[in-house]
Amino acid sequence: MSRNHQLARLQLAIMQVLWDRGEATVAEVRDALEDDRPLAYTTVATMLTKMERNGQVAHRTEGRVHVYRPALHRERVSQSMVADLAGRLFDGNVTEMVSHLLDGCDVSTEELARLKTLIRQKEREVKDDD
Amino acid sequence: MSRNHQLARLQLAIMQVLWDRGEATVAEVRDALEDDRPLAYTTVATMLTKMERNGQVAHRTEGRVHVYRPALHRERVSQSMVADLAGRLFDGNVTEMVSHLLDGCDVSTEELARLKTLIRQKEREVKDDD
DNA sequence: ACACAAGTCCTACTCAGGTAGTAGAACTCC
DNA sequence: GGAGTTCTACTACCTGAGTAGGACTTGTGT
Repeated sequence: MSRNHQLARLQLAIMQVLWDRGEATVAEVRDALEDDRPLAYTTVATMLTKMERNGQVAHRTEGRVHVYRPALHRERVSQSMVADLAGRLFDGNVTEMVSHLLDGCDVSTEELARLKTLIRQKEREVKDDD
Repeated sequence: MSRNHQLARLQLAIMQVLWDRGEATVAEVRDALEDDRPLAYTTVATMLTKMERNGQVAHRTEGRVHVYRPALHRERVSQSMVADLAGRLFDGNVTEMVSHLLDGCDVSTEELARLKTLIRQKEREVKDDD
């Protein structure tokens, strides 16, 4: 039961690349991270090795190249990281969290509309559970 | 401008105590953290010293005792941590983030109602800005 | 006056993330 | 087949969080 997945900054950035592409070589990951800040090839390679040891990614060997793929579900990681932060920051109070989220970024009218839809949908789900 | 405050786990836990109480001694912080997991007195003291060096807390001396107080605004920290995670996890897409938030925890009907109110309020604010 | 509990200070260590150099294998291309 | 390139493997180092032990200090109660 791998409940609580927390990823550090670089680890998450790397995972995002892998999730987006399905799989990628060291060079590809490095290129994709380029715009953030340039990292040495070996830095990315080392990180991937460590992440494999942690069970966060896996690889297959194609020729002499390692092709890495994510070993965690994006959804699960997102969820547990969000929930974890909500727990630590607002004692799990979702409303508080959303409130800060809306204050922190600028939200468009459309986004608000989408949020309302989301909540209506959630209300229906809750009702079904009863 | 004090923009990006990221706090590690224990640091945040300590800050929460200070925010809740306004100020606290080492012993008080330690006691408040008790239910999490027991920490040595010196552990908390060391952490507070380090945090003071980082500008996260400050202290005054009362007799022989250090009384610590937060040096960061709760709101600002919350906001920047939430925004940071939203950025890293969902590329800043607030709706995505809220969606995961709602999926991750169980949300009560009341909480959903409060969320709707919050969004309506936000809509009004946006309208006023035009 | 003095012991002592409570406090700070100093020090040290572990662990993980992050960063990168170097060596050597293997492929590419002329 | 040798020069240069690309890749992995191994090693090393720094930093910051987290953890705590031990030495020293001091206010307080008897």
